[in-house]
Amino acid sequence: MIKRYDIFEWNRFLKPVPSMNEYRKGIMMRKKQTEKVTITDVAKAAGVSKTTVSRYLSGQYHALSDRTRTRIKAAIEQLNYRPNQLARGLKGDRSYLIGMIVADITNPYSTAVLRGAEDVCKRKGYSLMVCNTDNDPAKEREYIFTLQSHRIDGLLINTTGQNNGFLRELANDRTPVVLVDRKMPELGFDTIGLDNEQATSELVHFILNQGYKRIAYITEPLAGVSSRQERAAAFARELTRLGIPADDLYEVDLHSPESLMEKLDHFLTDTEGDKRAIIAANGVVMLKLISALQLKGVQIPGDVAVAGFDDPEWAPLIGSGITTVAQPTYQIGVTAMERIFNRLEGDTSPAQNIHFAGKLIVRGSTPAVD
Amino acid sequence: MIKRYDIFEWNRFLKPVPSMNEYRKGIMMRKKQTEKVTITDVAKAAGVSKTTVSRYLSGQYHALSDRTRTRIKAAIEQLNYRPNQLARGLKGDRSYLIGMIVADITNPYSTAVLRGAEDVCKRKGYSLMVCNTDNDPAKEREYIFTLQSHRIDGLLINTTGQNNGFLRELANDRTPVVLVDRKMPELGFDTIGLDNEQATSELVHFILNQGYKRIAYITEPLAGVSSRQERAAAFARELTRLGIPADDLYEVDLHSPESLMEKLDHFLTDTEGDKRAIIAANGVVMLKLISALQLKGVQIPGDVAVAGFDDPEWAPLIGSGITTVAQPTYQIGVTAMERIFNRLEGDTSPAQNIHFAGKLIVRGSTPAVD
DNA sequence: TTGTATGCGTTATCAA
DNA sequence: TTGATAACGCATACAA
Repeated sequence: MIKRYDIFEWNRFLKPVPSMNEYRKGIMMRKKQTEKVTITDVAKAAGVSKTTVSRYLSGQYHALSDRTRTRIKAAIEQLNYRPNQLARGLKGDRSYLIGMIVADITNPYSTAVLRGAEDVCKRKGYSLMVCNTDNDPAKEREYIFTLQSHRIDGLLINTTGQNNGFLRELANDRTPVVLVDRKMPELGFDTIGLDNEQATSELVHFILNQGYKRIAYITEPLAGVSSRQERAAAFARELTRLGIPADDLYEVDLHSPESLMEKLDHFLTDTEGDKRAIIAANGVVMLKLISALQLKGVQIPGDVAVAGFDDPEWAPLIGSGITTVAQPTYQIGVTAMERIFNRLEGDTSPAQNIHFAGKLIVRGSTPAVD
Repeated sequence: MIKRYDIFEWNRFLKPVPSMNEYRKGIMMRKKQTEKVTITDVAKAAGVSKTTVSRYLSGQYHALSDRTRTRIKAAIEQLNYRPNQLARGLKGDRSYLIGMIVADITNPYSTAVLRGAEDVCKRKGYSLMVCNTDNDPAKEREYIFTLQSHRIDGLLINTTGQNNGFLRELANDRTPVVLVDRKMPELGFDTIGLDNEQATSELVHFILNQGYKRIAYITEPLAGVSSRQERAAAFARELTRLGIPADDLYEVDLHSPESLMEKLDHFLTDTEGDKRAIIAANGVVMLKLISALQLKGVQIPGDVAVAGFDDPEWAPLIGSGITTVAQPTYQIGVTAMERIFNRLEGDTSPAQNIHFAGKLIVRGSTPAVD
């Protein structure tokens, strides 16, 4: 069942009609433009029919004489012809466009994935439409609409999890959807991300082995985001298994700095004098955490050890380096996009859930203590 | 005159024809898809003509009775209709797509600009096609082609400067082009970026005032990139003006780490015992620089002061913070995109060259020395 | 190996 | 206030 949104004006997603004045100007400008060259012009110049040119364009060389082929090629170059993807798409029901919806484009994780995804697209002759939602379900919804309007052939999404109805509708249509980092089992989509279970266990074990007795885990709100939940759960499980209470799991809202400060104060006073460590659930949290600790004058690792997920480029530079679990972000982007093309090429196998192993990178922020 | 590329196969930029096998599968899959709903379906459901629905879609409410309007709205929602932008674009010669070509999407500068650009696009009902060139002119060229094929309505580009012919052709057609960070006066395009002159002077002055006697400037290769050239020139000019030889301007290739190490060794031994500072020409160079200094065991600011451009999120966290000149990156993205829409709406004034002032942010890496 | 004719979904023109 | 129809540029079925 698709949720309805009453306040919904459909043309919010369409270009508004320009004022009459602008409109006229627009027309005038457009008249001035160099005559658009179409397949007909090429056909004329090459002395063949449109059909023949079309065959050339789609690489059906086996059906073309060498002479025709060279003449068409020459005509195309001479006229500076560019096939109109709008027309091709309309006719063939393919836009050669892939949508990518990310929660936060300024997060290095997202750009690294984007880079991998883009490389695959390029190889396949597709292009990426990139949308940034700021984790806002309303924005996400609007972007899904827009992308649908553009008839994207596939969608890579780092979803807020609040628009499952719309995503399902997309998929019903024809469009492969791949979830990045965040699972939604009920949607039955392919999913790509870190093996949070393994990565977290490994990190927690390492820290315990280094001799730390109290570990805090700081994460953004868990609600609705599977990767956060998986990491937090693995953290709690590992501690519990070893008989250590997993009390120090803190959810913080990064938009209100006090939130972090509060939790931090609590943990630091509570563990005064203990061998203690803090794990940040991702690169952004880690940045805020280190910033907060510096503000307080807390020494890393003297007063508290620190480790985190993602391996931002600056991790080696802070103090004697921050211990992290790195994700193969580029590879995640590549694999996600490959899933899309597999689906596009007819793969109808059940949804895959692809996990990549994280890699523990030990640096100075988590020295052994006795 | 447009340069020709002989090895040029046009369908490199088109989706290759799938094998016959894949093709059949594709067809079969497509048949399975939920019947696409078109404007005709909506018209039928609402009991009006396509024309009337089209009027509704483009917001020409003044030409619609209230009754018709509500019926159409209901039909659209009920059928889950999405206007086909491919068809709209083909008909109206507008794709509602803006291209954005960046040299390096993993550079935080690029994503910040992207974010600004995207916000404006969204407001206007446009979407962004994002392309990453890795500073490779060939890739850039291919992307320009692809974007042209998709009939983008505008282009934001951080150009390699090697494809001026192609860019000019784009502009000849009809498409507003705005250059970000890198100028190409001969192209006559609108240009947005930092006021490199002011920003650099301010930084250099500050460092000299702090008492440093020798200043090195480390930049990526200057050739063809105006922003690098402007900063380097301002650096040299400021020193010269004060009677200090500007010998220590180093161009390094970030792809070969030895390149940086070498220059660094040279400068550090040459200035042994002096009050000295190093300026990094952008955020990426700064990262590599700090990394190299740490590797050498050189203390910041004990052995050498450090400052740089861009203000990456990690700048406050390294040691007692790195002094930088921040750029209003988000604002740059917004302004660039606004230029595009102004042009689209008929502005035919001469090309504008918009400079934003940089903001010096003083931190611990450049303490006063006597 | 090549060409003719039709239609993809939409908007614009013209008429009512 | 509404509708019939043509056209946008291309790919395909079918014919030759």
